[in-house]
Amino acid sequence: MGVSTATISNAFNRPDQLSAKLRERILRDAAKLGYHGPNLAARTLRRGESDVIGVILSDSLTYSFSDPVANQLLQGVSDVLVERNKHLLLLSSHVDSSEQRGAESLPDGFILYGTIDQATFERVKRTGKPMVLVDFESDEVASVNIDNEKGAYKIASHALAKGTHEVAVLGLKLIDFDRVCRLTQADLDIEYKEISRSRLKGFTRAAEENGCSFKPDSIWHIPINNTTNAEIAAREALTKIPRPNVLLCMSDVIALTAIRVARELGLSVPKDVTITGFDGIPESERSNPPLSTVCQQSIEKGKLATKMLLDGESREQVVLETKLELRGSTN
Amino acid sequence: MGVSTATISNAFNRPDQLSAKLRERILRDAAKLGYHGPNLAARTLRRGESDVIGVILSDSLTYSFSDPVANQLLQGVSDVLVERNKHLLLLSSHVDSSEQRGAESLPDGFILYGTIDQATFERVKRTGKPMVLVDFESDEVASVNIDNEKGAYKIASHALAKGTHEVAVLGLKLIDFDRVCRLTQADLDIEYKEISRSRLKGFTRAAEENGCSFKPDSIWHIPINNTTNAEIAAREALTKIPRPNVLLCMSDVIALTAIRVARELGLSVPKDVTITGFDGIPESERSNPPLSTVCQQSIEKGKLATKMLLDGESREQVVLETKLELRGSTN
DNA sequence: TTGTAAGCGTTATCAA
DNA sequence: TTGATAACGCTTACAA
Repeated sequence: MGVSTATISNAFNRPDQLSAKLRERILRDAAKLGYHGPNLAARTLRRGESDVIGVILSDSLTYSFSDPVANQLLQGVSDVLVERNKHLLLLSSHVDSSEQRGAESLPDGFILYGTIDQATFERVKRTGKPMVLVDFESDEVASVNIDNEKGAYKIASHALAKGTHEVAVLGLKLIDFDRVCRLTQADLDIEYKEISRSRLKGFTRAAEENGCSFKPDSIWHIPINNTTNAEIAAREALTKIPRPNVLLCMSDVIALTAIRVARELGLSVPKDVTITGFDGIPESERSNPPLSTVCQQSIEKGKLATKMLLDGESREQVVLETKLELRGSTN
Repeated sequence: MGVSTATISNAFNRPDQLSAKLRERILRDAAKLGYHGPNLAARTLRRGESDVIGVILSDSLTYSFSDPVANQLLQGVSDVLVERNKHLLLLSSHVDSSEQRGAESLPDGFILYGTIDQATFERVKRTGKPMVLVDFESDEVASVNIDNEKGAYKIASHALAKGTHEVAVLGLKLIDFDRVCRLTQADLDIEYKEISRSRLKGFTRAAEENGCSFKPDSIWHIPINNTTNAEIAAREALTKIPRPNVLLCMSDVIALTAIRVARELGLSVPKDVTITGFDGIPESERSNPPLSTVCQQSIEKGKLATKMLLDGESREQVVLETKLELRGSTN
């Protein structure tokens, strides 16, 4: 009552600009009037800063919430955001772009996770706001990645170290097709920009070095990283003749499903078939037998990407080390 | 070029207000100029509507992303939001309230999930915006809940149906204490407003009806629904003398951990010990043995709450049916 | 069919 | 230490 809007603004944002007594009175009166402090929309409009960070997921939101790897990333992201008093707006590149545009104007910066389609990527880039890519790369844009080829090579080398092997690969997003299927040589000749292709390279190199290379028809394409799809592929692979005794999987979800299917088929892991994963999700430690896998520290990835974004290191391209976690599903 | 701001606004929002030709020209020129469509902050300020829905989680964001039940709820929520072209702002009631205030001014409505602290609840209520509670109730506010007492009663009745039993309960958030511990009678005399108390009532009633009631020192309190805490409690319970042959768990995460601990201790499930869960998370189907549990359809809960919010049914208090899923961990 | 102008709630600047 | 004022970018009556 009887103070200007400017003074009220100062009461909320710059305590040093007015007497403690007046500030207190204003805050008390505001509470009484049911005023909840500055309106974010107006404040953003005026300041050009919203304190909101947008995370753009390459998959649909609904799917992402069901994916343990995405969840770990988001854990890391939100950890840092909360610490820095920023808010989290979740977006998906799957959404109709005209609707998305509006939402993309709000955040102060973006984290883009996964293989983002060109249109979305360009659109976000044109906002001119800082951004950090995760599991995705582009010149001149900051990013956090792992060395997928190397990680895949390491675990495959371990699995194929001794003896002769019949190898099958349960691959994730290897081609642009929405059903589970095996590959052909033609599929592999088409370039496809997914990290899974790097993982395949690592598997292939390890196999060649160990004298047990595999043909395209021993490689399964799984379009979505969920149990349903993994189960179809695992069942096909494990009933194939000759039956593979090494199953190289491109995700832990796939590998855990494969372990279960193997048990259902009466196969012993790792005696009859060795199974490897990729990701290092929490569940991989707890399966029976526990899963040998490549840990990619998704939580750390989320934290690091968020820190890079907030600290304005918008040029660095970080490649994180993976860690081999050898457990009961191999050997 | 040579058109007014109003016409541009119409080009984006009301195609029928101008000629198709002009509209097209405007859109094309806008793209060329790097204009990305209406700014959300400004639009919100003017329209009083942001198309953003806030989900306020009772636990920290970081924890919520690791919790399968919360993830299922968020799946349901985002499913409907995407369908209706709304955006998702994730908030936590754990955050410093002065920071939260600003963010809470943006959304058009709220979904509050879990046992929200009084201060946050009152603050959100005072915004006057529509809200729907999930797993939480309050007079005059729309909510979606399940009948926890009944669900717990049903599964406990099944587990305790035949024979005599030594029962232990692995409970979730039964008292206000941040470590795993057993309860005392005094603990139970203090009122505590968590849904877990209803589940305990259901367990107790079923036990009494089957002549195998249990004492407070057979009830474990687990403060956070994660594997680490569950493992501590499960180990204590399964090594207690006399050893329980029925373990009633208040979440699937706890029960799945208990199954694993039982195996590590050389106990056979369900022969040596019967174990029941609560929630119906996807993993419960895939454990070995599969878990008998109470399905609460979290995805549906999320969908329903979101629809109620968006359709303005801000009065209804819905109680959803739970479904008993009897699998290999009992009988 | 198109343009003009007011106002949404803030905050930064400047003057009192 | 406080107050007046303009501007942030948009939408919507209303006027042309």
